[in-house]
Amino acid sequence: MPETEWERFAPHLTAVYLGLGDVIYESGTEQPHVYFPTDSIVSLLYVLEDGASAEIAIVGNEGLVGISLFMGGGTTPSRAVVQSAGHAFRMRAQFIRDEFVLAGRVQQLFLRYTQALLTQMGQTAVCNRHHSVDQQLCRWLLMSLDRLSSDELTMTQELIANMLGVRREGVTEAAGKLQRAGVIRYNRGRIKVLDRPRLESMACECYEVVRREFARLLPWQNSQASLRAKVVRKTTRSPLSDR
Amino acid sequence: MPETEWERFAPHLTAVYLGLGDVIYESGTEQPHVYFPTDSIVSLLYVLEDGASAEIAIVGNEGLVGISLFMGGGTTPSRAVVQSAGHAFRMRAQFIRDEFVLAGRVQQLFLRYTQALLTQMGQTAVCNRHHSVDQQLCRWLLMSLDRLSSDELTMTQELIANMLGVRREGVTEAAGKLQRAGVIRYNRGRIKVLDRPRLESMACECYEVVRREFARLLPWQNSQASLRAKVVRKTTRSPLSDR
DNA sequence: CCAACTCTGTACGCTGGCGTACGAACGCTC
DNA sequence: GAGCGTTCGTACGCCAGCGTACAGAGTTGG
Repeated sequence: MPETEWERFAPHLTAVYLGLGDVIYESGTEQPHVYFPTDSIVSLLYVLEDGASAEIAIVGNEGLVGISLFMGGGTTPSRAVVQSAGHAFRMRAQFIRDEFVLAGRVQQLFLRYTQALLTQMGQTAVCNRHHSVDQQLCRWLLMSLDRLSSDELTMTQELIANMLGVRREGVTEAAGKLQRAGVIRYNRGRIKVLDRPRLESMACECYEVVRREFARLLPWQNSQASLRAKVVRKTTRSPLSDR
Repeated sequence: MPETEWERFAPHLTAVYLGLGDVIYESGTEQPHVYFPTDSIVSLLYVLEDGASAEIAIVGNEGLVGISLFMGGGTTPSRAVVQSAGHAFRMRAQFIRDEFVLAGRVQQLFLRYTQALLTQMGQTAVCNRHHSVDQQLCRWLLMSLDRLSSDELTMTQELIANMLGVRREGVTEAAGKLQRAGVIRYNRGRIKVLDRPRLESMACECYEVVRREFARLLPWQNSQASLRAKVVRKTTRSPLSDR
């Protein structure tokens, strides 16, 4: 993000802590803030009438939660849930809206991210249709890891099943295969990836398609992520505000 | 669309004919035009490496094809194919980009549509995960009909199968059930809906969710559609330009 | 008018994932 | 260190949808 733009934005950011399972947006309700995860992950998931659910997108430090607030819709039919606890910055939606009135580079950034998100959703749809639970678990793990920039994540199989929209037992089996193959180590909600190249080769093409598209649309990601990380280090020492 | 905006736009629109199966955008290639279907339907579909494919969104007279041209990405990993032959207006992408530089009401319209499209994609993902071919066929028929404002459409089961990402035989069976129930009549690529309320009741919730969201985000749709229809009537008499 | 082609219907075995049920292992609390 | 709740592993019957194959019905073209 350009230095000058950043200076205008930074003062309006507030650091908040997002706990596992926290609901950031409920389906159909308008929220006053837009969130920029730093070391947290937020899942956009849709909940069916019968309670079944499926994740339609993942948002980490590459993006933001609350597109509808500046896209003009105000709300979405989906719910945003914290998938991995951590920190985020938030900003009053009104500030973003004002930014949109004066079109500029920030807006361009947001729109590009939106397209990346669009790609992710579309690919999720394709993946749900054509690929096995095994492949989807690999894809999901990789996407989550990318957003944590780590080789470990905390997540019960039950939750993963909710995200993928499959049975918990299905995840157990798929994870068991990966474990026996020495690709991951699973232990009561703690997953450690031992052989990432192998994991990538076992995932379906969907992961790579989305990854490449994000890289293309958001090429500043690396510096951006490290920038956010720097700010985090400064702010998380101070008492964390409410969420 | 506001009268004043429309006057600025109208001169830049060119009427074109879109033939069944025409590829408007190929995955990864940048196109010089944005398309506004009038009585045609365009499917956004993703083609897997093994050739299998699935539709991730439908675009008719409620929207436009070529979001990436103004979102900033330029290209998408998906392909746009004409699902139902008909007419459309097109506009040079550069004109749209210039519009985006001066933020305004037109931009707001586009962004709103984008959010609606986002919803459609997400819902497609959910539907692929949780609902039966029977239900999905109903949803698909309804969405297509809405975009044609007709009770009949021309589409072989083979093509529908491609769109839904299922086997042709699966569509045959599902359509057979609907036919025996007296909901539709199917005859060599010509589908006529006899009992729409029934069809709606047999579809999954996904149809209604997307419909409502489009209605909420694009409330001017009705007048907009009829406006386009009026222009179509004027222009289609004249020799149609190339596509 | 016949041939070739397209579209639709039906059948059959197979498998991935579902629903359900139960037990074992782990970790936290008192 | 005993008990309890959470998490994970496994097993079994079931079914939707897949892959494959083939046949009838309609359409088009020579």
